[in-house]
Amino acid sequence: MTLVVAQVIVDVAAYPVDRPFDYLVPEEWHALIEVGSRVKVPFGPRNVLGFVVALQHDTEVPMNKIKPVTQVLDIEPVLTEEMLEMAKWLKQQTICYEIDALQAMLPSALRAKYEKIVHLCGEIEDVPKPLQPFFNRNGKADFKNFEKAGLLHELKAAVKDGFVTIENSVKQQGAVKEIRKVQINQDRKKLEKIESEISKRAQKQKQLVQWMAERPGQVFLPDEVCSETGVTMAVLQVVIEKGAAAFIKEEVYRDPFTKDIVKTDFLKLTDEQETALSAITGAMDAQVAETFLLQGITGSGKTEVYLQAIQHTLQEGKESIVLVPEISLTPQMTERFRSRFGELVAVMHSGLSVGEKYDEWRKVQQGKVKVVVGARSAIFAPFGNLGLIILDEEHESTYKQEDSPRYHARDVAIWRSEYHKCPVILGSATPSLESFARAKKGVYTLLTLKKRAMNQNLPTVHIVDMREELKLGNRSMFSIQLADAIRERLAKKEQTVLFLNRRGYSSFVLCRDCGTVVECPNCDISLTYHRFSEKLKCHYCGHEEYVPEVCPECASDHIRFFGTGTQKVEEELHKLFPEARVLRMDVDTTNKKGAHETILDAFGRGEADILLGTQMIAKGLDFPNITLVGVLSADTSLHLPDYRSAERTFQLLTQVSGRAGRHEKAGEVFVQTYTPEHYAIELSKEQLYEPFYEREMYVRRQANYPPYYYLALIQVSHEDVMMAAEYAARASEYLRANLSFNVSIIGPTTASISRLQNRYRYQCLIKYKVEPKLIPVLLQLIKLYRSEWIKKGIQLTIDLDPSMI
DNA sequence: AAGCCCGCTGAT
DNA sequence: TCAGCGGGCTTG
Repeated sequence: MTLVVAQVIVDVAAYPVDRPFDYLVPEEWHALIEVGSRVKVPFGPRNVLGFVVALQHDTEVPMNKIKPVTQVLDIEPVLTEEMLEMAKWLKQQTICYEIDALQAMLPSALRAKYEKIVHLCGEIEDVPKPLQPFFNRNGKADFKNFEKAGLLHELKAAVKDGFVTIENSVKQQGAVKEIRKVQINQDRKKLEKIESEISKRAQKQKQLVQWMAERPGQVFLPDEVCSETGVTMAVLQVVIEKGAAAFIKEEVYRDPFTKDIVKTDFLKLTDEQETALSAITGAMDAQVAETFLLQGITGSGKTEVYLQAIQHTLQEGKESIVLVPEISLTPQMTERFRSRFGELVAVMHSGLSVGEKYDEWRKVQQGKVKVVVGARSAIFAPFGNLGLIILDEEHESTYKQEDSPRYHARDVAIWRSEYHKCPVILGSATPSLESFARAKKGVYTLLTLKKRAMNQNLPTVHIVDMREELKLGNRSMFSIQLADAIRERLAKKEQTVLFLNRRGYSSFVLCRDCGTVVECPNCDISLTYHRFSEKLKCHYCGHEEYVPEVCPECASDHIRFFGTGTQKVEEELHKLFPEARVLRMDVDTTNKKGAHETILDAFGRGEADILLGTQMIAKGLDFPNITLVGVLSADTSLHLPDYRSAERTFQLLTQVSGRAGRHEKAGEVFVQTYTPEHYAIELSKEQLYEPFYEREMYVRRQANYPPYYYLALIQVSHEDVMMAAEYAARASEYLRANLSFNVSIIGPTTASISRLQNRYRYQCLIKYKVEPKLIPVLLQLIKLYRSEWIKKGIQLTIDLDPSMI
């Protein structure tokens, strides 16, 4: 008998167990188990899920210590060799647990749920009275119920006395969806025999079996059978019992698409597009891992280049991944891929249910699709023969995951491209400074599209100085110019998009007498006012409360909400243009699944004159009748305490302006601002990316920020301010002592959100150019202080290349 | 992470 | 003397 030993990474995220453990594979599983399989294994006193990362025929572990695998959960392994390698790289790159890296690559349906079940050993009468009502007929009870009832002591005693046992079990989520169908018996003679045995009184049954006899072996939905033959389910049931047919289960994919596919044809490329495409296909044919930065002004037809590049990979029999910032926000974009490649496309985004996500993932795994369009995590799509990876709107911050594993989709894309020897396209009208700098250095290949594809002119952008408006006595949110322009569109039956730049600036409640702003009791953040529910909400921890009637500090009743929410703008719009039909798109109106799509579709059909919204309308919106775009407050994202605020503002304004006049009709844009002279605003007027780049690079160089320097952020949190401050100082001290002298270490300082979920937060920022010691030193720091931190309740997180600081 | 063992404390 | 608890250790 051969010995088979599986090395397993267990589903426990903790430092001491962040390594493979050996398990024996019982003979019955020898044929089934593979590298990449999920397994159920005993781990200490528990049962946990694990991933097989290696199989071997020997082990260093003494035979009295090694335990067998309890179960193999998959017929096909869920992880590929590539994923296992990628996980090791991610672990090293982002300092995370290997298990976190592995889980990030799989749909959540494949993650385990754990439950504790209490089993009766003997008779229910043996168990102490108070525990008895919790057990069901099978002698089982849910551990949680005892916890809730405060009976843990009694339960523990019962375990000790041997009346009950506690089992830790791994529960899989209901993943594969099946439907019930009716399969008619293949044997015609049998059917005729059944028919002859049916009594004359059972007319319906006879009728049904006759119908079946004409269709031996065929499969129908139960409803189809009933409606075709005019019988009820009860009759069908009886006939099935007699053996004329059988219920079978068929695996189905949930269909997240509501619309039918309308096939579209390839568009003729411009010379610029043609040049870009041939560079990309050249890399594909030569099988080299080249990263292209495709910089094209808004409306220059980047998407068509993507589509034709994908067509090329399909012809070569290879697969493509397309990443978009947040796909549920851009149904138009996904529609373009689906309409070009039809059933070959899977879509993965956060708006899908757990089951739907799993189904899309399985289509990829089983090779049923060749193209994946999805948000950040789709970069892990389990393709085995990748030919192309595309990141659209490459500069977007949503490509960086904010919790462990803190990876950037761009880095994973480049890693996979090297693994598969295929090109990556980073596309944007306004590339991140990092990417553009790399393109200039020759690390990436720069491809530019300078002309709009349909030869339209760029929209005319007017910068409106709101200080002047104030001087003229206009205190409304709409400048005279913008209001006139809206009036004009209403008259011409053209559409307007109004954009409220609300980042870092939402409605809050303020007391006019003492100036108190109502804050979250758990976090140092002012609460956001939601008019619809009349509640104040903390969007960091989810705390909710009703709007106080009097000020909690001074008891004055002059307490009002402040700030410019979309609802307030909507009200003002109604006052100014009572006849205008307004659609509002913000957090409140898009809570429901598919709401984005519904609103955008309605606007596309011309059911409204004005679309009003926040950042979420900036992307992908492409309708021919939009000829006016208004940015109500360009500055709000400019004054955030973030070194990227100018870059973000420039990107946002360029992006939004690009929504106007994409088709035959010319577009016009009004940008309202209190700082018209700021370079981010001035240069966005004509989409002057390169001058902006030069200017912003100068600022970054002065302040030692990326792309000149890399950043690493260490955050320390504790319930007690002093503890948090003290340990942040200790961590900073350690880093200063151990990193090279040319690395600058800033801090400890309070984090930008100084208290979150009742924990005080301090941070330390590391700026470095080249520092090979960084990761080893950080690992050393963790290793040295880990146990002390755990004891004291300190939490420490490390974010290499943080997106927000 | 979480259960378990072992040693310490304190009341019997 | 032993229950009750907390820290440290182990998990294959």
